Amino acid sequence: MPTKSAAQRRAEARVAYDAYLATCPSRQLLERMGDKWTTLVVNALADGPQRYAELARRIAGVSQKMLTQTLRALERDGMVTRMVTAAVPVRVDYALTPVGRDLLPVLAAVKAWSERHIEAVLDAREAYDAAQASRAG
Amino acid sequence: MPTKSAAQRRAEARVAYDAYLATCPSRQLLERMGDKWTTLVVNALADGPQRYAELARRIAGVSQKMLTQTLRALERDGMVTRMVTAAVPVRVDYALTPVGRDLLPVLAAVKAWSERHIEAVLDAREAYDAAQASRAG
DNA sequence: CGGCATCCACACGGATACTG
DNA sequence: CAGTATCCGTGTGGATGCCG
Repeated sequence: MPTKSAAQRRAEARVAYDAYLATCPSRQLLERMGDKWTTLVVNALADGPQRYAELARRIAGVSQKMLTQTLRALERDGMVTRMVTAAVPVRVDYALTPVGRDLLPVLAAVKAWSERHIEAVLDAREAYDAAQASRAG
Repeated sequence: MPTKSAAQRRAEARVAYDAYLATCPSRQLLERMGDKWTTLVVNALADGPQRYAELARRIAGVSQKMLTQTLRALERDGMVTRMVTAAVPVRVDYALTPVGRDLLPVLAAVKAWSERHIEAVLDAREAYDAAQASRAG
């Protein structure tokens, strides 16, 4: 077998690309921002430190599982601090680190884009769907 | 039944929040950027119009299904144009629209953050994992 | 109060085969 | 070349119940 199959070549390319993506800094942040709750949590914490229950209330749709999971991930990456106050009942406060706070301008950029183009996007979407419908009809 | 159950209240809150998220412009963009391939495709198209096969090659890890799906979504939102040239074989070129091109500064912001903080993130991650390990051991 | 463990449904996304 | 159609494994994430 002197030559590799197309499938083999593709598989190898994918592995190499995965490795590239795994080490790409931008990718790592994108991966975090990608999940549903990260940006919501960071935004909620922008106003200052907050307790677990406060966050749960402000991000009304989140389940405890996802909120905890998101906070843990952010903590692990050094974007959020977790401060436990021993008491009965326990009190846990979360806050952005300087690194985490630096994420706010990025979110601001996203927000700016959205507000500038949302109307065009909505129009485009409508036009696209209309074209699809007429093709189907 | 004068009062609602906790589960009911939570469910209603979730519905309301979902509705809020559905109409929030930032959220809509975040949703797009969230999926694995959107940003890669936009980045690839930053250099100018490109054919389907070129994109598939540059974004080596992507499957046709995902590439097509991503391009369709971007096209629907008016961020990418799709130009078919009737020939044998067919030729299809994709390009960023002005709206899509406006996404590049946002990606640049992400990139800037990543390059500035990746080291701190990696360190934090290592420290966090070490702490976890010592707790388990 | 602030979790963790478990179960489970569903959507995401990869592999493969086929088409205009 | 540029897709579409299908099958199917896996991860994501919600619901629930228990615990320090």
